[in-house]
Amino acid sequence: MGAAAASRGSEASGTMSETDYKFTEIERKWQARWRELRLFEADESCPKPKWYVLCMYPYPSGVLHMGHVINYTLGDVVARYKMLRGYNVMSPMGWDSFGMPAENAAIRTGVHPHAFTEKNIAYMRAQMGGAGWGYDWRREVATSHADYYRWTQWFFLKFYEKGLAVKKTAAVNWCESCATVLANEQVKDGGCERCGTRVAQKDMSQWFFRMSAYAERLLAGHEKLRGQWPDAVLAMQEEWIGRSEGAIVFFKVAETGDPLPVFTTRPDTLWGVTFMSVAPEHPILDKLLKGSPHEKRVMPALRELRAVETSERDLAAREKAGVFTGFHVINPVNGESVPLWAANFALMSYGTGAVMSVPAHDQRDFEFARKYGLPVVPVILPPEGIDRAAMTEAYVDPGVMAASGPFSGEKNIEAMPRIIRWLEAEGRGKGAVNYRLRDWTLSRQRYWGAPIPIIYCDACGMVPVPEKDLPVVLPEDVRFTRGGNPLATSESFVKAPCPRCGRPARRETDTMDTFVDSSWYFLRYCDASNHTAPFSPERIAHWMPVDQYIGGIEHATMHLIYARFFTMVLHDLGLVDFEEPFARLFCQGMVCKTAYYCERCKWIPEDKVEGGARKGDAIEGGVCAVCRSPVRAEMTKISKTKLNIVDPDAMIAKYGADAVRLYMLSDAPPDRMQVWSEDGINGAWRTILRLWSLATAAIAQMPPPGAEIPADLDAENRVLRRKTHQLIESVTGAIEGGFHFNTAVARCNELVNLWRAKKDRVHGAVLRETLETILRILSPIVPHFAEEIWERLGRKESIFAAGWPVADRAAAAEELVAIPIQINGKLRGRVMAPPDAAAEDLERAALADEKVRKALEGKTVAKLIVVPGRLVSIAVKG
RNA sequence: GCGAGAGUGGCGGAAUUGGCAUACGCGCCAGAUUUAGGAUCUGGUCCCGCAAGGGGCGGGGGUUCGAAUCCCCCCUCUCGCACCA
Repeated sequence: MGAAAASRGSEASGTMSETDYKFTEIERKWQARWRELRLFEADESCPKPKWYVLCMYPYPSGVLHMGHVINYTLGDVVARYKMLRGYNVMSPMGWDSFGMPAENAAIRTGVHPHAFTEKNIAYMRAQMGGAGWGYDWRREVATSHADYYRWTQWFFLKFYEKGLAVKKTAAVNWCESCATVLANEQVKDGGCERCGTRVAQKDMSQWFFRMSAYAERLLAGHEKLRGQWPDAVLAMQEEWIGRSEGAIVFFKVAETGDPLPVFTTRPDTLWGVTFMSVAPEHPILDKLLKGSPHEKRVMPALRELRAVETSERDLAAREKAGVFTGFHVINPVNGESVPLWAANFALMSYGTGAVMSVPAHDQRDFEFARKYGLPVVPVILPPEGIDRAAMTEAYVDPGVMAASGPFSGEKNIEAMPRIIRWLEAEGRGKGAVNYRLRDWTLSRQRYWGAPIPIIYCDACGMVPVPEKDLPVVLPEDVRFTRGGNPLATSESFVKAPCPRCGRPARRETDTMDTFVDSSWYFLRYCDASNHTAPFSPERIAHWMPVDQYIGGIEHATMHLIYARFFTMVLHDLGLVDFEEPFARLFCQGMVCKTAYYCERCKWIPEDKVEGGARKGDAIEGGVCAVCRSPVRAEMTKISKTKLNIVDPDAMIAKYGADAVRLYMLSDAPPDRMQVWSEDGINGAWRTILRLWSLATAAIAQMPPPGAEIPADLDAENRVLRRKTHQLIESVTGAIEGGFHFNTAVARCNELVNLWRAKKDRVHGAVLRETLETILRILSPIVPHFAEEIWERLGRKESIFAAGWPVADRAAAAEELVAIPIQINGKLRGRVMAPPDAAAEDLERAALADEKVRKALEGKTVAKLIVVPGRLVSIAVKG
């Protein structure tokens, strides 16, 4: 906890009266105690089954935000819950400490990224302790430390040896503001994932990991993950991988004979091809046009098409545009010659960069054909046929093939596989599977990342740095200025002897994408201080895979795909014996809060809203304090730009870590959006206070720990016991089935309410059992609070050594249940009966009920259903 | 456009998976207590109605003795992908 926060905390508790719960003191006490007890230090020697709980590690930005709070609170609660369930829990924490903010700060302030990062790490580590999150800090990693990135570089060399790290020239995404290239996965809505700057396409020579080679396996791995990962994440990855089946068909340029293969998912429409479209960047265009009579006419139009970046193409409402090249292609299925166009809707990055255009059966092609007056030839016909002149859109449904050579008259869907076999037999094409997934661009033109361990020698070419020379350490003699990679300014770094011939050579100055660092950090945690290898196989075998991974869904197609790919490669390298690193994944919801939008001043903080009426947690109909314009309230994700941030330290100082934790988990299931409200956290705080005074007042009337519960309890005490044991049953299910801690808290509240209503008449031993059960169930959520009362109850060991309560089935069994009686679906009465009462007895009792008799007067019973132990349902007529 | 998820009081949300709709909490109302506070305690709080009673889970239809839950159609919101050949 920060110094400022701590002082505010003691101030807050200082205002409470003597009997009040002094959370600052108590929370510090238990945080220190857990350290002494080494509660979170997990060792391989422990005989209990292992449970690896992992939260996505943070970038050390300098201060925790509410996104971290929900993520790490959930992780800590799960870790403590599993501990109570008897597992040897490993819950590590570390730092994704390479990356641009540190470098940008260096450019701005002159502070070296290393110093900046270390300071942030120290501060955030302390904040985490103050929040009550327990980690095995012996396993801490920071990806910017040479003893970590040394192995990141080592893995790069392994990938390089296997031909999976390659340097190639390709059109890559360039972010001007970040002055670096970005991977496909890091482009969102045509902009940079980090800063939002519009991304440009640039041809550059870059390092890639050949992730596309793993497309099929990444997809196949989903079978193992189904049910264990959120469906939404698997769906997003499936879309991202974008598998499609079809064929490659061997078209040729009519005039020159140049091959121009196309990928299509609709080989059944080959006979309807009326033109071909290629991407404006397609290399064949320059080859064909150079020196041709069409060059003068086509090149300017082509330049115009190329000038529009892919991203803008996406956004520009997609007006189809293109230019006829003057050339033609031969359709191999029927030898027809059709015109070759360059079109803006054809993407160089997908398939072969060429599209066979079938306007009758593809909406895009249809629009393009209509715009440029190209012919439309239907070859797949519905039963009623197609009136070519009346067509207003492409016909994309199944039908019967027409004018399609040997396949005329056949149903297109059924014919598809035979068409592909025919293409192969005739040498006119072949079956093919195409993926949208591209190779992972991992070069970054920035300083603060792991240097790519490659040296360029004029004599020997590209030479990998030998393993014994790792790590390639980031130099200190760099100038942090805008424009250009600071790493290139370091002479001591760039100049290096060629490892092969010893002559002067140049080092690669690109560093690796930070997603490379995060693709194996979960492995390093298993053996964090290993100096001779990234990890030992024994440690990995002990801890991996991660049993429960917890993080934000925004990484569905970034970190979570990269880490899976990376692990598969390590598997193929023989370094690990599993392919999927994360057995279970849970994605917590975003933390949202009301934000205010002024038409003139844009987003404004709540204290700049004047007038209006408080409606729940929002101010409706207020005006802006600055410009008097009306202000709109909106529930939205907590962010700096929307000025609705909440400072976790301030909340911990004001209400205590336990209240923050309780609030985060008691309001909604954790995978849903979490609404932050000051009233809500205050409610959580009061819940703690209420239980505190109830519990501390009751301690005096309790027998010592382990006291026997008398056999001859009266009805009231039996009820309290019954509810206690029913609580255990229902809560365990709610947690196991999706971390529904909110219902666990609700059930505990119910029991507390029941206890309070009976408190003067409850036997001391029953009271102890009830309170200890509640404490053990709540202890993962409010650990400091639970420990403190547990201790005051005379318990010597930590509550986390006490184990999860076990329900006593006999005590939980109901003696009498209220059986509802429905008449035509409406509740008409109840009868009390033992839970195992026979159907006939229930029927008799129901019909004898006075309200039921009244409702049945003058009517005929058509049907009578008795579900023993549940209800009686009567259908009547008349 | 495609894909995924969601829609229940003033609000966050429960509902043993087809069986008493609105648990628990917030807020609100009334009262108690109190050298006044974001404290505590008691009671009330889905809607209409004085009542008996009736109506209610985004809308409409269906299956069923019985539907928030299953099926069909529609509407709204959120997220992801988006000219993918």
